[in-house]
Amino acid sequence: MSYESEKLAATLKAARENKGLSQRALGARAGVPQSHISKIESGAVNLTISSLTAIANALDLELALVPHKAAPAVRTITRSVSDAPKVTPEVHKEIARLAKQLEHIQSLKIDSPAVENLQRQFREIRQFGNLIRNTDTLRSIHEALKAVDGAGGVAALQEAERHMNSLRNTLAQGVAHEDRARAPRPAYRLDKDSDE
Amino acid sequence: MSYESEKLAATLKAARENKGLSQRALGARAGVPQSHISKIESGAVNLTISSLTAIANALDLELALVPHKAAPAVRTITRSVSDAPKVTPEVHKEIARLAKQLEHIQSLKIDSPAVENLQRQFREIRQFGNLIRNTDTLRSIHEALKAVDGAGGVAALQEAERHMNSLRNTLAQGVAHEDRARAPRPAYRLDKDSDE
DNA sequence: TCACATGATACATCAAAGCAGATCAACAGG
DNA sequence: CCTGTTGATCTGCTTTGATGTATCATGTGA
Repeated sequence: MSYESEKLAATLKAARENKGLSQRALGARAGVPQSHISKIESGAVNLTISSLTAIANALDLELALVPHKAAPAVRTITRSVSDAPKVTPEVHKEIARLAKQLEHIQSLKIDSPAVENLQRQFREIRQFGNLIRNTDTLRSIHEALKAVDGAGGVAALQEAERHMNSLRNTLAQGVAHEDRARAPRPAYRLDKDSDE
Repeated sequence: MSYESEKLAATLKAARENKGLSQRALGARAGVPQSHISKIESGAVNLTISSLTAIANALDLELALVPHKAAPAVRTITRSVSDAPKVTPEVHKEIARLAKQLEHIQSLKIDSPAVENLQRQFREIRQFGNLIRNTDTLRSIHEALKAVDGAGGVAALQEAERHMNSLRNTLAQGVAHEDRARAPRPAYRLDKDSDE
């Protein structure tokens, strides 16, 4: 509707896609029907803050009221945090395949903590999926997961876990690198005319 | 209702009182009935974004969705901007008297640009009312305004304007001082563990 | 004492948000 | 070709936000 809420809708949609979540997945997390999320993202509704915070939280976002004077600085910070390169379509596709495979594995009701671990690591990998450059590692993980389904059993499960863990660590290291490269070079000033 | 919205209500109320606005005054600015603002501040409703942005704008606040990761830094900035000393009750009272007197003068329909100027300057003074330490200057302005009502006429109007302008400049200088004292000494970092 | 502004509340009305469930076309994969 | 997932859209229904108006107790100033 208004300019503000259009920007809000765009922000939410971007954040969702950035996390590789479908509207249904987000809806499940936030406790909101998919149809509603669709309407929200198309700017067809004025949400209530309860809806907004629910969805925002599911997207690792936080609602804030910032003084007009501080708004530029806040924008700068937010941008610098979220200005990561986008997930490439290829990577996105591979991750989707992994998700499906994982879902399948979970449906097997294998009684092993490894299954949970896989899920958790997968979520973390997804978080930083934008750091992944080529899909080889993802493919090898996929192979490992398929082995679980076949003759592998629990042993293959742990093998897959190792693959996952390796990738996760690599990514985490990448993030740490980024932080080190960015943090010490300052900084954000309060001057009213620093931005916009 | 929820914790989040309670904090929101508190924020809005604090911001309003900080600006020395009554619920009715704020309502007029934001185009929202006083009764509704009361309900909002007591946390009895789940506002919609449109209401929230309307009120927030009237309070010089801006709605922002910040990544969880950046939230601490944002909080720090917001705090440092709005952590001005509170308006003392005495000053608040004097400002209220001035507001009333000004309203009265405006009702006289005197055809002079000085009236508008007074209004504008008064708004500015109110903005930085928290910088005012004693009420003497305010009282003298009040005297000048009463003179307008009495035998003074337009001449007294300009006299009042001079008083206003003087105070306004003093306050502006104070703000400039604050800026100079605060800005060059940096700064806000992005480290995740900088705060909270 | 009287007048006035404050914030809280009550009430009726209207519009719209929210939920639930279903359907649909488009697209990708097996 | 069949299947599953995606996002958009529709329907029905309930809840509730928002407005308008009015009242009330309280505190404060004239």
